[in-house]
Amino acid sequence: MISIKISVPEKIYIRNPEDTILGKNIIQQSIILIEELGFEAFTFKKLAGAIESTEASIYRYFESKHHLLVYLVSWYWGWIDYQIAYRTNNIPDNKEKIKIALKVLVDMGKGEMSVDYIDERTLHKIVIAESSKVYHTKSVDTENKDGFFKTYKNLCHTFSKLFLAYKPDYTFSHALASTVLETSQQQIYFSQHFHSLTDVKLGEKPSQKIEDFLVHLVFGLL
Amino acid sequence: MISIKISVPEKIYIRNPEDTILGKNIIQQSIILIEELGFEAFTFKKLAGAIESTEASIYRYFESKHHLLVYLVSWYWGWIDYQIAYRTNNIPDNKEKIKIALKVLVDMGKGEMSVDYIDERTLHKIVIAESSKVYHTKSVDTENKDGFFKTYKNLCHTFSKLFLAYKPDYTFSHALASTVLETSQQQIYFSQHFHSLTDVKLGEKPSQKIEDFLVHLVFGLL
DNA sequence: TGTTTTTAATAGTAAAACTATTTTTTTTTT
DNA sequence: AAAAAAAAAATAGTTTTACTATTAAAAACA
Repeated sequence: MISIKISVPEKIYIRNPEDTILGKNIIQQSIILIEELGFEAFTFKKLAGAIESTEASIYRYFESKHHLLVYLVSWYWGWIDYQIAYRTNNIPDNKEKIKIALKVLVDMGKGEMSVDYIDERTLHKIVIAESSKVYHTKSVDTENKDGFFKTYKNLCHTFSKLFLAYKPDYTFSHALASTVLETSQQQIYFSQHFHSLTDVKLGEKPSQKIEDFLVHLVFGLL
Repeated sequence: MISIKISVPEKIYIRNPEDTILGKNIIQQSIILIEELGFEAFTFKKLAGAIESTEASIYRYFESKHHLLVYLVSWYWGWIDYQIAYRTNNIPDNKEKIKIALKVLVDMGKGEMSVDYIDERTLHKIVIAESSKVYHTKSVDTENKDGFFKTYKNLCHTFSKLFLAYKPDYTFSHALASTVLETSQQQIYFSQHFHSLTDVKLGEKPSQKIEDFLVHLVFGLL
């Protein structure tokens, strides 16, 4: 059995949750609870109740629930980046590589689970619904300096490189990469809540339509 | 002197802040305070202090600070929609119309103020930094039914129509419209906080580069 | 002018966010 | 294996935020 370890920037946590059973419980249950309650209604007290521990114990791992969310989302982007590297490996065609990468973004909600105590499907839902809160704070710049958004920026760089490999002289590779990342989440969210803001027709499979739009977006511009 | 009134969906507020001096004070000062403190640190208590009133009085206008943010952002989208209608009026060329609309999105942070008690420039900053929080909640669907996001959806529809006027058989007009709206905000935010996620070079004017990217995005796809 | 209605302030409560301190458990040393 | 040291987790708080029931003041109306 192989065990994949996604590394998350150190300053995000006080104590690495991967190192202890309690830590892993915190991660596992927080994913379930945040998805269930939404980030605003989620509290360390409720989480403590769910894992039969205490609020104060959770605070020894994460400074605040915001830091915990940053951890989860960072882990997710690291995971996506790894998935793209894995699935595009040995594919010679650059266009095909990009298509695979886009598919990973949209389809993560369906994949089989791979890391024992992390439910990637539920985590995907959290990312769709809550991830923008990770960097929309007054402390962005400090947190950015501390490397809080490193895995997201890495993933953006991965896309940027894929675009440049396909079309070396493209001038907007970074802007397109970040746009693709954000648009993929956003269109999934919109298809679930604001039907009129997407072009997913009744009866159509949203994920397929969104993938089509992303392909159209990327290859229409490159 | 002309007075423009942007109408905001009724269910957002308990009492229309436009109707009283206290209400207008709430709006005016909340814009300043939210921009200054960020939405998380902003409280009705602090706002009450700033306008020399009380928390309870503010609660007679808005059910929660979330509702107040929804009000501000809704007003902003209504205002942008009006600005686009105004500035594209009598322009015969459809391509030119779209370009004007995109310019409005990016340049709102610079315009002169027009509504006495609302500072549009500061409000623009709030929209860039906080607007995604408006619909990323567990209550999206209920609030959507109550019309909370009407002005945003209207604006999206405005763009969609502009795209279809330019290219009647385009299949992704709604998805492109929502993508353009979100991307414009997102790229402004990224240019301010995550330089590496955009292609704004050192010394370049961010707003011009972002406008260029949006034009490239729209006309590369249409 | 007196009555009704609206508006705002007082004075709270409940829950969330966070922390100092103690207790328990684990690890290390002898 | 027992004692000492270190680390982890629980107890029991405090402070702040979000929100509300009730009262007082002001405005509108008959």
